[in-house]
Amino acid sequence: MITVSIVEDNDQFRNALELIIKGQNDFALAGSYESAEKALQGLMESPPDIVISDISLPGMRGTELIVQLKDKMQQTQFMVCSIHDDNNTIFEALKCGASGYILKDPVTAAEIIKAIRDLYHGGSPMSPFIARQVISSFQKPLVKDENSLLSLREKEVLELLAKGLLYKEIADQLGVTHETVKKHLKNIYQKLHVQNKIEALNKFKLI
Amino acid sequence: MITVSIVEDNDQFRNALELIIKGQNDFALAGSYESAEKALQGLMESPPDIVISDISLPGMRGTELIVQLKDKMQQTQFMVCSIHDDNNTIFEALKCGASGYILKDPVTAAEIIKAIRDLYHGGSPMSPFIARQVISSFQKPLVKDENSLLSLREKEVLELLAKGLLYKEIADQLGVTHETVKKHLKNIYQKLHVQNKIEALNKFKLI
DNA sequence: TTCGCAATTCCCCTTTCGGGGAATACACAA
DNA sequence: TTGTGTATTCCCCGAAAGGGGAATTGCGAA
Repeated sequence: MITVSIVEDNDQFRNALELIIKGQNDFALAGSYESAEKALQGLMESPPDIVISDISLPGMRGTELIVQLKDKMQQTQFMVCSIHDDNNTIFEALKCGASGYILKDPVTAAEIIKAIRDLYHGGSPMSPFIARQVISSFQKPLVKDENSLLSLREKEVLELLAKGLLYKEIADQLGVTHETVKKHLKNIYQKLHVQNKIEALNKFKLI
Repeated sequence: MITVSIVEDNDQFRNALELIIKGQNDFALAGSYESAEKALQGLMESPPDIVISDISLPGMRGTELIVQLKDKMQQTQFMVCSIHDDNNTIFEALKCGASGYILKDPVTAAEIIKAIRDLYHGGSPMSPFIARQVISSFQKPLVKDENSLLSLREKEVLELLAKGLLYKEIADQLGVTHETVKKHLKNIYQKLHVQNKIEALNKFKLI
């Protein structure tokens, strides 16, 4: 039996979710709340296996709810169901501890049911578009801009810099003097329009 | 019509994949190779929509193949099909440009077919376990170690440091003097056993 | 071949960092 | 109450980093 709770302010969608849960023999509706505040107390009393939560709620956001409950309810898994498909919202949810993220817009009852089962069995259900955004975040976006902008040697220097090495340590590894490393960094900063190591690494998506 | 090519050294598995592709009316087998080297030339001549590639191949690895072809074949999408479920292999594949990652071990023909369709329509098919690993990588693993180790104020300082700000800029944002910021950093370095900003940020997995 | 560029080394200088210690205030716990 | 820990400010000092310029070598392109 998989126990599921719902946090969703839209009455229609919440009711629809309830019906979907109730429609499965091996699912049990543990609770249903229209705000994070109400969910906060209800969920703690009887932690379900799965919490399906909206993000944009009146008052406390769904992500904040997850953050507050995550460490107190180790066995409960959180899945976001939202209309937002922008990267900020997606990664905010994931960083806050969501183990799944499905988009409301094109979602069917069957997908909800499969997502719950996936989650319960250690998967991380995501809408196809969400999955692509997540995967894309690993690809380095330096296809031709900074990639061809920096020379091979300069990229080597950046890689070592990302490890936290000092100039002279980088110099030793490359077999040059620390002055050379410094010069490379000077050029890198000019090319990337930055002033220090951390900005450069941020720009180049290393670290 | 979705054109698919296969790179797989295991004869049985490659043959099985071929049969799966050929079994769908809207799929077309564009090519089938038992090594990355052979695929390299074949794929360039007629880029398919989808390439399903193993990672561990005799000679060149599948990830290296993807890296070499990725920017030359913008319209082609790469999906990894591997037995490896360790994080190193997973994230190596994603960083190299794979848009999907499914595990061989428990995989069915239906899942392969769905994965190809998902990929073609802008999704990123992943085996449930892979999806969970990917999602987990966003969760901060600092549950109690560094998390309770550093005070709230120290974490604030680190967050701002991660943006590449100078001590005095951090000080302005926090409404304190740069000496205070410096002191916080000194304590942070002691606690994390590091010597400089980049090492601290690496340790704390910010940026 | 000549030019440009990448890579290299060196000089100058100022600012920023990192590490040592010391002190105050304040909250929270033993 | 007395300590303990956090947050805050200040001192000194040396190392590291950043920015300016100048120079040499070598390699590949015009």
